[in-house]
Amino acid sequence: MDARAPKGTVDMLPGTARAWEFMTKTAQDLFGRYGFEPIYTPLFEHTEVFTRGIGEATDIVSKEMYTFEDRSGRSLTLRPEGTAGVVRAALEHGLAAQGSSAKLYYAGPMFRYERPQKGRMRQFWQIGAEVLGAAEPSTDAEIITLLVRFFESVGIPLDRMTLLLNSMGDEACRPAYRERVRQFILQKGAELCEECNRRADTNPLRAFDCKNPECVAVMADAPLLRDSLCDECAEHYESVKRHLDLVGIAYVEAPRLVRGLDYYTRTVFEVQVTHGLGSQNAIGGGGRYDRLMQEYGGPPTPGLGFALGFERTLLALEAAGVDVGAAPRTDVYVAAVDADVRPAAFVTAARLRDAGMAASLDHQARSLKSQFKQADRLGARLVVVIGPDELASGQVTIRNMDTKDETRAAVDDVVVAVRSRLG
RNA sequence: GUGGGCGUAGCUCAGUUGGUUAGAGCGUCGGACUGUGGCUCCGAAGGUCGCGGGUUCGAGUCCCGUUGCCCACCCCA
Repeated sequence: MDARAPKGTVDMLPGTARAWEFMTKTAQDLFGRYGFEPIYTPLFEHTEVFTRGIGEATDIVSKEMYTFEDRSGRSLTLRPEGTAGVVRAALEHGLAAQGSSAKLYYAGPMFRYERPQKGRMRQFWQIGAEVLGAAEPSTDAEIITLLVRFFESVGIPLDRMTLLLNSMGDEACRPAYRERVRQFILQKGAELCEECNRRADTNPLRAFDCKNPECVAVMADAPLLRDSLCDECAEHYESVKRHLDLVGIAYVEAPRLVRGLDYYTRTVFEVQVTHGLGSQNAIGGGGRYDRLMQEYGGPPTPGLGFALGFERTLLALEAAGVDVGAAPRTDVYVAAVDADVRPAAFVTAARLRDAGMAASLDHQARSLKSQFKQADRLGARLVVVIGPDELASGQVTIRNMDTKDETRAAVDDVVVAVRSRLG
C-alpha cells in the first residue's frame, strides 16, 4: 500500500505537534480569561448546514466541500469551517435562547478540497471563538481584541501584523449597495475579467476580492459600502472603532475587505501578516453574522466570531524566528550495568516517575556507554547507575551530568536522593 | 481546474559528455585495555535511484506516460 498521507494532509510529527499543543494551551488560557467555554461539534454535518450558512455561491460551497453520502443516503459534509456547526449546535440546544448569550471556542481540523500550497491544506486546523446573542458593538471590539491578543501571546510581533476592519452593512443597506455594485460591474464589464462578470449576478461584492490587476484598478472606482451604510450600521461601525481605540488595538480600515462567506453582516475583520505565508496573508479573520441563526430556522439571534489558522500562525511564527515548544527534557536517566540489574533499574525508573520526575531508561540491553550517550542526548541532568557493586551494597551511584560528580545513595532512598539533587 | 519546478540512503544533498560494486555530510548502531556522556578517531548497517514503458551493447543520467511533493493562479485560515 501507499504509506503516504493523502494529498493536502500532513502528519504532525512531534515538533509540529508540540507547537499545536502550545497554541491550544495558549488559547485555552487566554480565551478562558475572556469568558469563553469550549465546545466540540461534529467534524461532519448535514450538508445543508454549510450550503445554507456559508452560501451556495461561495467558493467553499461551490467547489471545495468534501461531501458524501453515508450508508443511509444522507448527504453529509466534512466541515469546511467552524462557525456553521457551532451555530447549529447552539440552535439545537438553545444555548443562546430567549435573550441569553453564549461565548464558545473550539479547536480542530477543517476540510476543504483545494490545491495545496504554502499555508493551504485540505485538512487544516483552526481555533475559533463565537459569541451568540450579543448585538452590542463592544462585543465586536472584545472579540477582535481577543484575536489580536492571541497572536501576541503566541509570539507574533505586533509590527508584523495588520488588523483590517470593515463593515458589510446589514439587510437594510446591503441589498441596495449590492445592486449598485452589480450595476457598476455590468457597466465596466469589458474592463473586468470573466470571473468578475460572472460575479455580477451571483455575488457582486466578491469582485473586490479579485487579484487581477485590471480588476483591482477598475474596482478602485466602484462605490464603497462605507458611503451607503444605513444609520444603524454606520453607528455600529463607529462604535466598534471607538472601543478598539479605548483598548489601544490598532486597525486599518479596509473598505474593500470582503470575506468569502455570505453570512457576514456589519463588522468584518482580518489579521494579516507580511512574512512567511507565501502567497497567503491572512492568519485569522471573522465577523458578525446576525442573520445566521435565522437562516437555520432559529429565533433572531445576533452572533459574531473569528477563526484563526494553526498552520499559518506557525508559519508566521517561524518567519518571526519564534521557537515554539521545546522538547521535553528527561530529569534523570537510569542506567543498568548488566542484565542482572535491569529489573532493579526498571523498578527505580518506575519509582522516580511515580514520584513525579521525568525518568528514562534503556530497554535494549545496550552498553553502559551507549546508555550514557542516550542520557546525554535526552538532556538528563542526573544518571542513576545501578550495577552489581551497587546492588551488593544496597546502593546506587548518582552522577551529575554537568559537574560529573558522583555520589552514592541507598536504593531505598533513591527517590529522595534524586529529588534533592535535581534541586 | 490551470501553470511552473522537483522526485537518489531516516534527513539534507552530490552524482561529470549515458559505461562496470550509486557517494558525502548529518543521524543511527558498534568500537577506541577492564562498569560512564558531550569533542575526536575507526567501523557497520541502511538505497525497488517515485512508478511504468521506450531508446541503447549499456540509463540515476536521454525520450514518453503516470503519480506524488513543492510553488503559483483562483480563493481563503
